[in-house]
Amino acid sequence: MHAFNKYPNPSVAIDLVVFGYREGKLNLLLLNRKEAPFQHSWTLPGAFLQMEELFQDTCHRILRTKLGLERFYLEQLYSFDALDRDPRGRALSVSYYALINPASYTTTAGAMANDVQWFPTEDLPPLGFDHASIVSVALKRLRAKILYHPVGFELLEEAFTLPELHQLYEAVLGVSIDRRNFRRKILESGYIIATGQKRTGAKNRHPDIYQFNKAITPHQFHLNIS
Amino acid sequence: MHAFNKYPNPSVAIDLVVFGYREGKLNLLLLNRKEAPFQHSWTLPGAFLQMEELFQDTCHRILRTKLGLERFYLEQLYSFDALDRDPRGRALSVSYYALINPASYTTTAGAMANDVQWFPTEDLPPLGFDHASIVSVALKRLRAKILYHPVGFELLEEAFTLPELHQLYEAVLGVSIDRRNFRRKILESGYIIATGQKRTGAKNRHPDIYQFNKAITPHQFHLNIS
DNA sequence: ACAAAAGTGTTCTAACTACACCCATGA
DNA sequence: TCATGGGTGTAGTTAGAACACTTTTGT
Repeated sequence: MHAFNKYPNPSVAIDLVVFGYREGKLNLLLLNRKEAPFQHSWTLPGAFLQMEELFQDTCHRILRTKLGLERFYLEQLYSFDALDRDPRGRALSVSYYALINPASYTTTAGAMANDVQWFPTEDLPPLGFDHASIVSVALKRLRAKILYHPVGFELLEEAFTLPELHQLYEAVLGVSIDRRNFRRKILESGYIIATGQKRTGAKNRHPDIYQFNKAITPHQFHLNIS
Repeated sequence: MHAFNKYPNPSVAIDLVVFGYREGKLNLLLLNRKEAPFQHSWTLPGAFLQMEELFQDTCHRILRTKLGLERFYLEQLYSFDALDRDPRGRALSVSYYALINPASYTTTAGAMANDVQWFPTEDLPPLGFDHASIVSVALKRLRAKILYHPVGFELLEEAFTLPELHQLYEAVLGVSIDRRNFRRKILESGYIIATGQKRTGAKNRHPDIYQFNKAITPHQFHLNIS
């Protein structure tokens, strides 16, 4: 038995589709590349997998460097293998997607580097590499996932109102959802609990504030969209 | 811009979870290793990704070599990255799962090599590497997938009866499903069409023979299991 | 005629859909 | 008091769950 790493192997990039919810829209975090290839183009933040690094370690390294972010929802998306996806040579991409709340870090230390920027998903610039297709897979996955698993909360602050969650779902799915049916469905799932407080400040009725119910045993719920 | 493949990179294995339906049970194709590591242990069939090879090419290479199989349903499963998953050194695994009909090839040329064997999924031997966890992910994926997409047909012959399909679903999902509701649901989906012929030979009523409806536009159907 | 498995229909129940009014707040 | 958006309930419809008898075939 001998080590086999002397044989040439493809490089392995980890690329991150970072979703954030801002101003009522689903946004994507993009990086403006300083070096070739695709210099001055927008791309997904990414890095090469180091020899003794786990995928998730690389993800954390990327987001810590670019955003000072330590905690976020992270899930493996897909692995891409086109031969020409990187002009420098054969490079696979193991892509992940992350859900973060932009508001929770912009004020903290290690804030966003000036080469990264949020873009609404419906108005993205041309992307370098094969990143447009990675984004396309990620959007499809997120839209499928949010119907069955409580991931929407990851995009909001810890305390949120039902109208906020409702608007988030409409923005992510790109459809309108009946307020009353949405409310009933979400509340019946047990995934959120009322805090008894209300969000004040608006000049109209103050909505109730809810929190994600961390104590709940994971289960699927069905949010059927007609 | 320069090639970066001079830096050391992890090896990339492609591992295949090959499902086949035999004797009323969901089976898995396993390979008995001739060399270390895990000599004489059962493992998933796999190979190292070559420098200019697509994932799917590697999958086809593996199944052509081991089974003489050319056509099969194939879908990427997940990528595994544990540092110690291969004792020879850092090796990622990009795993795929395949659905095949065992009956369609055993009689053909290039038949099954003598180091591969079918095992019922509920009675698997200990597996080398981290392959037990790959299998676990694959089973979960198949069970989720079969409820919404017409992949069950990939495991059967081109012509099949509804009782056969019914039994397949019960075997894959490990639950019993009401015959009448199952039949109605499948027929309403439009995914199968009656050929007008009947499967003869049994000493009881001869069931109708159906085929997968290739002309149908892809859509999801819901097979709800209580 | 009998045993064995295939084919078929209906009732009950639960879930989803559609929809309109009242309430709280700040200006 | 008015404008704005938040909170609530119900009737109608659809889909799923549960369930039993008749039909075909070979022996």
